[in-house]
Amino acid sequence: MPGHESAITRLRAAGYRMTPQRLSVLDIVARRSGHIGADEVWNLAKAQHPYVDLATIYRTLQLLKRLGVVTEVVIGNKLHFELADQHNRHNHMVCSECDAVQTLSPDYLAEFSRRLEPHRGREVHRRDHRAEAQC
Amino acid sequence: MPGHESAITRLRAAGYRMTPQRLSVLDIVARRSGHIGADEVWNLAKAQHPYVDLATIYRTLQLLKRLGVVTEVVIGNKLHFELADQHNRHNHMVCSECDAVQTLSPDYLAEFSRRLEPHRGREVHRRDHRAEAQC
DNA sequence: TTGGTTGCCGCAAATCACTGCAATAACGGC
DNA sequence: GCCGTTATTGCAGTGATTTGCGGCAACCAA
Repeated sequence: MPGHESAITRLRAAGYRMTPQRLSVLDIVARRSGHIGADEVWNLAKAQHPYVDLATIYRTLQLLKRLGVVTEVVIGNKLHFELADQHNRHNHMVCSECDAVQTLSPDYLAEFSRRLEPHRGREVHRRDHRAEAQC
Repeated sequence: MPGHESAITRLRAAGYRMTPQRLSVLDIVARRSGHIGADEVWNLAKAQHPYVDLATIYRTLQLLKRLGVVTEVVIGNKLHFELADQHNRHNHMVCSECDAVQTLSPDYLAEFSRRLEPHRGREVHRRDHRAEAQC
């Protein structure tokens, strides 16, 4: 429930309209403590608003991502989303076989990284550091 | 052309069979100095071998990725691949609007990272550090 | 409150990546 | 060089996500 107001304000400030569909998606993602898949958001949204289209869910999630309200997490070949929380930043570790997800605190990640140096190329077969920016 | 032999050796050593389709894909990716999309690999492969299926291209690229022969690069919502070159490691910067790609040397990335600290949340709106491992 | 503008939604279709299955062909053994 | 085993291919889907478009409705101004 908390966090809605600021997100709604941000949307309107950016010139976007507030619609029941968007409120639903925002509410669903905010209530969920962890990440949630687009399909699951859709199912929950339909309970509140029977004729929501899946495309609307995707568009809304992308919009919320652009506005920095939610964060996108790639799990296997599916997109998941969670409320962007500046006070509780973390990373995810995803199993490349079964897509199991583990949440990592930033501290843990640093420690993890140090410990894995000797094992490079063994269990850990990929580490990525990506930076994205607008031209 | 270089790099083929070692890759072929690696494939056979791992118990995989060498087929004309796989040779084509390997050859195409190796000849290309930068990254190349799956669809483009397919078009070039068809020129050499008219009845290659796109599914084969995808499977071969995934296989080569698993074996560490090629590297996967996500550009926009498409996958690109390039020859994995241990001697020339680099990262990519992708424009989130137009998908333009810029290659970054590791040194440049470190420098870039330092310089951008003050601008967090401005032009740069996402930085990711991912670690993937098997359970 | 009402009317006009324009952004948003639902629908349908496209795109990209992946998978199951039966037919085919690569490769080691003879 | 031929044969049998079995990995690999082509084909025909399926799943996830995105996009084009026409109608609808949120919102601002009066």
